[in-house]
Amino acid sequence: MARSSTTSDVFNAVAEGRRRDILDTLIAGEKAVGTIVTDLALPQPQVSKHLRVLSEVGLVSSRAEGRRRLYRLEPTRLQPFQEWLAKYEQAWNERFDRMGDYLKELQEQGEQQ
Amino acid sequence: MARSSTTSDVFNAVAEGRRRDILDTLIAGEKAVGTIVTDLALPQPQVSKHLRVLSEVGLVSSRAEGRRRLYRLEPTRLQPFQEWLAKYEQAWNERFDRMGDYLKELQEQGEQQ
DNA sequence: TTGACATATTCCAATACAGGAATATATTGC
DNA sequence: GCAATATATTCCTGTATTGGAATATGTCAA
Repeated sequence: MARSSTTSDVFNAVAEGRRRDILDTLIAGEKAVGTIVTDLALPQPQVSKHLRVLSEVGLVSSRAEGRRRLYRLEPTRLQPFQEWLAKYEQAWNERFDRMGDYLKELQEQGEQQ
Repeated sequence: MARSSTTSDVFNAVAEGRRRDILDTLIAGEKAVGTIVTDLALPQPQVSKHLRVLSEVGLVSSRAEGRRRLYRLEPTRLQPFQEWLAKYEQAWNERFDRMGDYLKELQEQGEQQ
């Protein structure tokens, strides 16, 4: 069995570098597919396929404007990431706290001598 | 061509649910492989293989203690995530700002009537 | 309607991955 | 050295996924 479907998982959707590139370029604002294609210098079908995956996990939304299709970032869907990372910030901070304690110990030892 | 190697990319390493489970269980602190195996009820070889991937991207480190091997979280390696997400917080906030502006507009219109 | 433009989908091939089972590599105690 | 414990690696299989090329769908303009 391989990795679980990319369609249902925000983490998998973002794991692909090209998809992150697409999301990154959408930070600037709504863009048509063709604009993304030229900005990132990728083949159009690839961009459409990546947009499909991103769309299925809700990281982007689209609206039609004539024959163009404008895609927009949906940053609220990054919340699973935020939440997941938040759990680690604590461990991260404790790490620095311990380092601080250690430095303080060293300092106190130095003062005693 | 398939997905780019999971070994070299923190995003790919974390895309796998089981690996996130392992990281999660290591928040509590250093653990031996066997402890992870019983805690998560996973086959030992799978745990070892996932730990290898996590180790190769630096998300965990290990030290030998007798015949056991203790794995520890390296939360600083989550920095690429933090940084990547930070770019989107701006877009996120602007979104809420616009929503705030819109609500304010509605409110002002209501006051005029 | 026909042609041009914009985007999406389908088909194909190559590859990488997760999971399972079996096995290999320490390390300890007798 | 030998058994037992702890962990890592290898081999295998099924499957998901990406990229490429070709094609389909949709939309506008003349």
